[in-house]
Amino acid sequence: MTLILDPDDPAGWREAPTATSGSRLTEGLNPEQREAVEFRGQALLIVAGAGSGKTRVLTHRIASLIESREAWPSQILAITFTNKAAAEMRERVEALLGEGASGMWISTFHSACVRILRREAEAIGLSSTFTIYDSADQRTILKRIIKELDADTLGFTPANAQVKISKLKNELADVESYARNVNTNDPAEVMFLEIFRQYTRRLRDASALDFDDLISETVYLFRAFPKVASLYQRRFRHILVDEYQDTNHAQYALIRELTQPIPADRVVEMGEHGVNVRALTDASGGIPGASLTVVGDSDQSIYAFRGADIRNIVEFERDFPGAKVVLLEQNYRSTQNILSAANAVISNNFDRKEKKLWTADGDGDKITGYTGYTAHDEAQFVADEIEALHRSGVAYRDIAVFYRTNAQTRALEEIFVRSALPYRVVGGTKFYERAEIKDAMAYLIAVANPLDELALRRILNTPKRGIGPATETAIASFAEQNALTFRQAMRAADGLGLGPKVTAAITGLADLLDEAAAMLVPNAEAIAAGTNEGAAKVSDVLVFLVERSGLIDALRNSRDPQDETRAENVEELVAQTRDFDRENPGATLVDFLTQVSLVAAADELDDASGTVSLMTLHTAKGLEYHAVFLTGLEEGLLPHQMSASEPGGPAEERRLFYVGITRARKRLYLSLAMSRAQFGEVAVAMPSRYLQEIPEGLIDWKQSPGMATSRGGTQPRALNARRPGGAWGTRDRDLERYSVTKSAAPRAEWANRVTGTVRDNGDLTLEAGDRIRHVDFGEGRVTQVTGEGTKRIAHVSFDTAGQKKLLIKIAPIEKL
DNA sequence: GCTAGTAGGTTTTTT
DNA sequence: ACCTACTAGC
Repeated sequence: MTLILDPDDPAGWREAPTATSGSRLTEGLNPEQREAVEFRGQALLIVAGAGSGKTRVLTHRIASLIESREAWPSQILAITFTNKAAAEMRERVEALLGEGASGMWISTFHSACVRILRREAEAIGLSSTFTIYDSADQRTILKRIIKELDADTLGFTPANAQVKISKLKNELADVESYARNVNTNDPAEVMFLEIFRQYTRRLRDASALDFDDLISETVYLFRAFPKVASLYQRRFRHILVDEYQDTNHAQYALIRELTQPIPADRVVEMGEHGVNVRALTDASGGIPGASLTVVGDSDQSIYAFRGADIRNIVEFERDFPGAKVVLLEQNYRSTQNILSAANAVISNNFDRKEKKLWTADGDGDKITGYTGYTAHDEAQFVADEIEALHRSGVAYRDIAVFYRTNAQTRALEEIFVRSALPYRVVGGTKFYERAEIKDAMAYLIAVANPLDELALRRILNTPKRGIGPATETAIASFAEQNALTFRQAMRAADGLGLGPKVTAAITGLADLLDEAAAMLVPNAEAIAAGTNEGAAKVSDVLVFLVERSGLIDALRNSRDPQDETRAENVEELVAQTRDFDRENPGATLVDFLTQVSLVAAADELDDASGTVSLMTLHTAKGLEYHAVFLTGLEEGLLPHQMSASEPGGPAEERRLFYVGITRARKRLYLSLAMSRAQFGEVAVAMPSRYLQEIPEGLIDWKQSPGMATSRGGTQPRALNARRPGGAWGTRDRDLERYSVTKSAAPRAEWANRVTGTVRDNGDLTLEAGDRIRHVDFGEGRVTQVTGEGTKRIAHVSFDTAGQKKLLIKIAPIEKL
């Protein structure tokens, strides 16, 4: 067990606190913001509407605590949602204080927990070099377990087992507590218990933790070892948590543990062990709990699927008696038109505290709306508008395009490439998910954590060494029979009775890994001093591994043309480790692996890049742009089909829309398509129900849903017209109840009401050879007809407009 | 043990 | 439409 040596212990501070007023730090703040910066007490909840300057408040609050000498930097723990937000917050605090801001912990929940767990690993029987398993790793393991247990017969899949395990861990349930509550008469529950048990055992045997473990194991650590907890309780006197509405139960419990007071008897004991406690004790001799500041907005809670519990913020005042609540409603980001749209949309969620964003900066431009015929048409609109914005002086990096699902990037990317628009997909980065990168990483992991059987099995026959599944199983059972680890069994491959070639391949790999591990040992003085001096750099070890293992040569010499790209990717990974070594002198291999494991999508954002950013609505949280495009605003996409069956689903989808709207500073564009391809099939899409919640006067439709379909069809379908029993013609049984009751009475005075009719060509039949006329594309000849029923598509070669695919049922066409 | 071809599933969001 | 994972044949 390690004691934390705190170089910045306040007891060593001798000068009297200077009475510099905080005026510099509260200057230019509104009264509520100022109150949030200046409040001193155990608990503070800042209810911060979108764009209300909460980061400013948080950074000024931290700076004010430090400047007034109420706290040392090392006594601050600030939790943010992404590493990028953490880096930004650190920068801003440093800008306020100059030097003297170092020693603060500003990080994500996961990074902070890894830091604690690596330090205290021994206490809970874990190697300090434990591996962090991502969801692909989890699935690989669950797949093996389910296969071995034949659990698929009871409906278990790696995916659903993973979701279930994650949910349990977020609720701080472990195998034992689950076992106590299991219904032994239900074979599925009994089977799941076994899956959960084996999964837990395998991770433990490999000295690995999954994402959820990082939080829950830290909580267990603190609960099982109160003395360890007290070290952190003593250290962190001021804890600040951003995006509190998206914390789950485990994260809540972690915060509770960290803010517990330390009883007097333990303080005495800590003092005897050399921990400096004098300056911190209260009248009773104990150390009071740390002060807690949380910032959140329940209207922006969008991570319920990941266990985020909105109650954490709603019930904050109950959980922390005497808590002060500050409400920030003035918005400094967006125009009033954008805010009015956001307010109107979110007010349709019941069961929320009324909150209205406002700005003193004026109405601004209207929101621009557009309805495309297809996703490509929509994408073309986005591309054209971006070009127009760019011509008017808006930089590409100030423009973002949001969507609900990652699959929607395809059409956007195709058009952007064609339009030569510089763009970047944020979070779509599958770099570390590529097989060849995972292979190379597995070599590094196997070196850092020899217990990691998953990594070893991955590289066992990569590149091909003639070690097949049979041999792999032989090594595994040899290990089990002799109580060896997989790695030890590999070293002892001579005793397996395998062929000489295979045996040499196995021991050769084991030797290679041992040699790489030896490169990473620091020199003797460095070990004594706790530094990493003398250890090989990460990039050197990686180069050694990919060259000596033959991985890179196998790719370079392959006949498969794709392997050339794969080799380049591995070289790119090497380049990344070089960057890492340069930027983090003295950092270890484990540091590199941790950093790679914990990158968030938004971390990839490069503010200096001259590109348009494409990302999901989830990734967009916390960001802001001059111009924002919200695309795919269709039923089934937003709200997403899958959300309909979940309680609270449509309300959360509305919050997602709200988050998207409030990212825009000056210009907001809302777009959708009338038809969208899914699984290669084209389907008719309906406008999102949320669109009609925006008041009429706020949107300027360049092409409204009505216009896009009002080309002489026969079936009326105004944007907000109701057909009996169906809102917008969608599955009303899936709608939220209140939404259905609301829509029972059509509101003719409503907004963006667009009179018009849906184009419906009825049972118009076309076949190859037919001549047709299209409203936009003119005359052409049908070359081919594909699809069935309402999804029949005519492939048309137009005389002037070229090749097009048209949905026969709704396309504005007529047969000649 | 390796490779090529096919069948089947897939798209909700992520630390 | 695409990607993965299994199977048949070498």
